[in-house]
Amino acid sequence: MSKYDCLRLDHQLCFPIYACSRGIVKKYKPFLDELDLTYTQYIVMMVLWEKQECNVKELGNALFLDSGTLTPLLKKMEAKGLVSRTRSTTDERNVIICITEEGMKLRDQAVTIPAKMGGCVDLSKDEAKTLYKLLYKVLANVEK
Amino acid sequence: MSKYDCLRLDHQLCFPIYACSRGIVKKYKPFLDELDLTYTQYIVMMVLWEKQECNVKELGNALFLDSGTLTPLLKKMEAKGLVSRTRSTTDERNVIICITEEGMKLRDQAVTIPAKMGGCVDLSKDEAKTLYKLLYKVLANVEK
DNA sequence: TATAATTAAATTGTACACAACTTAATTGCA
DNA sequence: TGCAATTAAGTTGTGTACAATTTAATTATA
Repeated sequence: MSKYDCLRLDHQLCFPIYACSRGIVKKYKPFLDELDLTYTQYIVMMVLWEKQECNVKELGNALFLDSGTLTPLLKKMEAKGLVSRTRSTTDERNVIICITEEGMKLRDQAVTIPAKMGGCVDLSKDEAKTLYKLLYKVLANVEK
Repeated sequence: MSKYDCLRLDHQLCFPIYACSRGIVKKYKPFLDELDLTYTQYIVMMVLWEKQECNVKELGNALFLDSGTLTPLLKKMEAKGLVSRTRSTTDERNVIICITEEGMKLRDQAVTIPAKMGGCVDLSKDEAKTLYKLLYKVLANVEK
């Protein structure tokens, strides 16, 4: 029992979150490689598969990412033919990201990924639900 | 209810882990800025405050990081006077990272950080313990 | 005991993240 | 209405991450 115990790695909550995050993203890699997507590109696609279009700001709000990350990412995705980027005519500050047909097609390939990943993470339904709730609680506290 | 529901962002476990990780690291920033440490440098220091010295491989095992990340990081920390880097004489493949007196001194400043961060994350003792256990369970599954 | 296999770091190249700043468009208010 | 404040993207610079490869040292074995 030392006054430095609070600085032990195994007394942190942040460290396993950080390590899990990287570990899980690494597990996604082989599955996402088949779609030629990175993890960040994949979560952008998730938003667009649902909404078909939204501006950079909305995308950033959904993913907790800013334009410094999204702008270069979206340019790459545009180059790959997954999305289009168009200035809004009603408010020229906004850039509207629109999923292409090509991008929409990827959805059918992606649909098998969550089950494969579920196998990697390997928690019971109850454990997954508990973890989910706690993470969103932390996220709410941290993002406010 | 669509067959694409599994691709919704709010049906993922990975996304809140990823978002939490980035959100928490961002919360650390003002505290770590006072010590002139990044988050990754901070967790390296955590290992060294405990062990005083270890090689790059051991550090990587503890933090789930490889030499591609650690080598440049450790060179920066050496330049700041926090650690020394020495080839082992018994096995010249190993580089031994040793915390300096300067680095050891930082521990007294760092000791207040965990409590401050606890306030940000703001979970009950039970919630924190549950979250901790589930994260290490996921981590074990993901890293094997 | 030479050499093949393994191991530990380092290097190279790519892809985020994000702070801080810039630019251009829109809003709000004196 | 005109200008200050705000807002949305984009840009710049720094710092991780990590895959893939290279280099050098050690170990194992034919």
